[in-house]
This record gives sequence, structure tokens and C-alpha cells, in this order.
Amino acid sequence: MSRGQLKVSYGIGEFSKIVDISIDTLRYYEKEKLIVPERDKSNRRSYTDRDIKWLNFIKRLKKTGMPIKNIKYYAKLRYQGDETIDERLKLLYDQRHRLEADQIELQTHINFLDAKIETYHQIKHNLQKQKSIEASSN
Amino acid sequence: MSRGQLKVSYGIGEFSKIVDISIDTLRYYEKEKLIVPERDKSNRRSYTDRDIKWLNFIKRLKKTGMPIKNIKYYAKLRYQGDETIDERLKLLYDQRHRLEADQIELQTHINFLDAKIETYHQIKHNLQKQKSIEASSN
DNA sequence: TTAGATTCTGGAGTGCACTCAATGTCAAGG
DNA sequence: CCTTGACATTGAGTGCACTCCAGAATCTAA
Repeated sequence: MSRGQLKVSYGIGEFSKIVDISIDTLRYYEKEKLIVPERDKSNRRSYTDRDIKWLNFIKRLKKTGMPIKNIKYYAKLRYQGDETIDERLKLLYDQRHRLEADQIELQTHINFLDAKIETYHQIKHNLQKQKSIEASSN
Repeated sequence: MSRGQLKVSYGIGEFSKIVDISIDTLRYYEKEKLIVPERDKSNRRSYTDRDIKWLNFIKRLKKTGMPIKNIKYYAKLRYQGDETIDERLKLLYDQRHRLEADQIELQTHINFLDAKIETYHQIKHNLQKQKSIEASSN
């Protein structure tokens, strides 16, 4: 605020639409301490622009297959401030390594499927031959 | 059997060890009709060598992220015989396409993490500068 | 002012993929 | 014959990540 950024805030409904996550899920994430918004005078959740970025990051991490437990740990570090940056970096590096491993595994699965597909084509081919033999023996 | 392969059969305990899947999970898979072994005179499950191959294939599909529902459909086709080969091929191709898509997505996640890691290094760098300024002003 | 919309909380329910527990059957070995 | 061990069934329980519901409070617009 001291830097003059106009601080906009959003109610849960509006925020839900912006980040495309259901209201119930947002409240669930809050229970899990992934994102803990401020409250206004009448106890309603008040999300900020920063929360939008944070939630999009969470969505990313989720899509990389990171379980909520881990994201939660990341969130905890984040809410603790700058002195946890190294720890957060470590988490990010770990996840990156995991994804690299996933990449390799994925390739082996694709190769496997290709092999399987090939054998099926073989089987089809053999069945075809079978049929033509039957046909010629009539 | 006409081709002279010695047909060995395994009880559920032995089979469980061979394929490295718990007995409970095997029974669960049977309930879901993924793998339906014969029974002996006293109603015990009797798995074959073919079942070992089939189960290893199931494990593969599972690892590629295919849900049990889909594998179940594949299993149903398989138990129906040769005339379902085209349909099974289609399933395999679909899954292959999914994996290709996963591969691309995975790459974007990795890129994203790299970018995030980079910004963290920037932040660290800035904090460092901050500190040295503070130090020199003393 | 008042109806309707939005939000609040606590708690129950869902779907998936197992996992475990209780109770029962059966063939083989001492 | 009787115990033991592997197997059988049914049904309940677990963990994850939501998703839904009831009842109450608060906000907004006519």
C-alpha cells in the first residue's frame, strides 16, 4: 500500500469466478491453509490481486501432481516470509526433478503402448491370413 | 494347450507374490472384473501364466494414469475375444494420444517451475543487495 | 422495509482405489 | 482326528480432494 498499488479486494463469489475454482473448494483450501484471506468487518473473506497470483500458482503445482500436503508446506513457508526462500527453492527443485523422472517414465509408457499396438496389428494381420486360407479352401 | 505350453496355475498367495499386488487388491480387481480367474473344485482362485502377463499389462495401464473404469472396459473387450481387437486398438491409440498431451503439459510445467526458480534467484539476489546497502550505511 | 442474493459455519456425503477385520471352509500333515 | 494355514465372503474403514447441505447472518436493490 505504501507503494501506491490500488488494493482491490474480491468477495469469495467473484474470486471464485476469477480463478475458476468453486467456492466450496476455496473454503476447503482455506481449511487446509493453502490460502488464508483476510476478513472484512462482517467476517466475509476478502481476496486480493496477490491471492489471484498465488492461487494460480497453486493450480499449477496441483497440475504437476503435487499433493495438497506439499503445497500446504510451501504455503506455510510463504506465509513465513523471505527467510524461507531457500527452503521454497528446494521444494521447487525437488518437484522439478520429479517431473523430469515423470517425463522419462511417460516415454517408456508410450514406447510400451506402441509395442502393444504393433503386436495387435500383427494379430490382425494373422487373422486376415487365416481368413483368406479358409476362403481358398472352400 | 494344443500348442503344448505346460499350463501352470497359481493360488492367489503365490500369484500375489509373482505380480507384486496384494491379495486384497487382486480380489478387488476381480470384483471390478479386471481379472477373473478360474476356480478349482473347492472354489479357490486359480491364476495362469497368461494372467501374469495380463496383470502386468494392467499395472502398465494404471501407471499411465488410466482409471480402473477404462481398464475394466478394455478387460471386457479382451474377455470377448478376437472380434474386439479394433476396439481395443482404438483404446490404446486414445491412451497414446493422452500420454502425448501429458508429455506436452509436463514440459510446460517444467518450464513454469524453471521460471519460478529463476524469479526466486532474482529475489535472493535483491535481498543480498539490500543487505549490503544496509551494511554500508552503518 | 423487505425480498432475494451472498456469505458464513459445521458437518455429512461422494468417488476412487484400495485395505482391513470378522467369520467360515477345506485339504494336508502330524 | 484334529490342528494349521491358505483360502473364501461380506462388509466396514481409510485417505484424498473435493462437494453438498442446513440453518443463520448480512448485504443490496426495489
